Amino acid sequence: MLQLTYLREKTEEAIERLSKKNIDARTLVGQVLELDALRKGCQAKLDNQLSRSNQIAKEVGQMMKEGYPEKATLLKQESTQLKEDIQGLQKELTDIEQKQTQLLYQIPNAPHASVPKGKTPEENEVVVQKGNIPTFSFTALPHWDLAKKYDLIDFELGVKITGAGFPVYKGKGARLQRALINFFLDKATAAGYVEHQPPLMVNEASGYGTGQLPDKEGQMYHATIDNFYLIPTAEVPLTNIYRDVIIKAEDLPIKLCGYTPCFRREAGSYGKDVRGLNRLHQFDKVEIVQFQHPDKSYKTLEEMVDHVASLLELLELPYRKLKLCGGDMSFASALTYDMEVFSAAQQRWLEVSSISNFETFQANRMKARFKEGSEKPQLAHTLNGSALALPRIVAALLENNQTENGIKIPKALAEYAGFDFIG
RNA sequence: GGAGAGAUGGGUGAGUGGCUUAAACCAACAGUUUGCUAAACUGUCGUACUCGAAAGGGUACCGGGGGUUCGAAUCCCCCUCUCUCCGCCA
Repeated sequence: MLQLTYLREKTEEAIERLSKKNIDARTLVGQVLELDALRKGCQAKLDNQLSRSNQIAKEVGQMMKEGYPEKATLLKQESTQLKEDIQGLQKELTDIEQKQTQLLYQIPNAPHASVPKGKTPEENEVVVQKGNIPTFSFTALPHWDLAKKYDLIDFELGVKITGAGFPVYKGKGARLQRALINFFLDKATAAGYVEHQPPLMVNEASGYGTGQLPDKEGQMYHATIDNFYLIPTAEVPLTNIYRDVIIKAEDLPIKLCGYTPCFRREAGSYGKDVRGLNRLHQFDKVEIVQFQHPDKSYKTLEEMVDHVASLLELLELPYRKLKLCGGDMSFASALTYDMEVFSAAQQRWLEVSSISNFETFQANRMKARFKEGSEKPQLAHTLNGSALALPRIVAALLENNQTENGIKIPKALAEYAGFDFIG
């Protein structure tokens, strides 16, 4: 959530920035600030009463010791009276705070100044496009046909065991998955990200920390008996490592990476986009996460994007880099780049990575802070990105590199896979 | 799953109703001393909200929530988590 001090001190700027997400935040922000004024007044009153109450308690102790029990009785009466006021004020205060938090939860992150205006994905800005889009002298097959033809992925078997969206990878298909995971992790590690294997289930507090809860509860699988959620991305457990932590400024940036399966219910998204590997309930992903000083976070975002681009180039996939417009950005993001690869048989661009700077939006919920020397702790900026999500990469690799009698594996990946051709 | 013990500041750990403004030690930071290092000594050493130009105040926080009391780290209730032993098990 946005910082209260920011809304208080730069109200107009905040409203202006939020307008890029096509929302009129004026009323909401106004209500928050109104409640803030109420809160202050209420707290001041309460603090005074508590102060008096503490004072009485001390005096009573003094009198008992010195042997004036009848004076003490008078004070006790005053204190008992005070207590009623205090309880009332306390209730009032928590009410105000709850209302305020509820409102703050409804306000999305304010887009960065460079975010293009727009409402639909069509209005995203194509920053660069690289690589050659392959053409074929034969009829190119979509990846689900290729997967079947070369016995790499069995979608129907997944349906039998679990349900739609849970494919079974077999033989060279499974090996390819393992190769990609190792390839991505090695590259991330070489770029300075420390590899982690986090839990695949998280508790409620972690869900709130990165913002999946309360809004996107329906998107996560929920193990109700223990109240754990299956992670929709490694971002959740990795970022929450620094929940309630004050980082030493000299330790910034903190760079983390991790491979995990990701679980998404994808409730309500059915249609032609979901064919094959395009949209799954379980998929593999390597995620990169950084905690950075606010002054450096946008430079860091570019570095992360460049890292992802370098992976796509090594995989020899045609890709483009998009800067998302305000309307297509996620609730929590201040600036997002999407990376898309072209899948030659489907003739579509597929999103394989989303890299975002959340500024202090997540850090504020999580209380992820850093401290320089003896200065006051301040909220860190958090960033994360996929580097990369596997299924659509596999789809593009299969489709783009197909020949009439097999699939070529790019050199960088062949080293990991142990084969350079699937026939 | 059964039985028991616990949860205190960055760490160890004292504290069974008011001398607690949470001791002491360690770590960290600054300084003194020193040819340098070490040691010693002195000082600083939590977070949030709030009042104040500042100096400096006020309030809350001892796992979380509730209760008893004029007053709770301390007593009572509930919850969560951790540890030990037993059982089960990859």
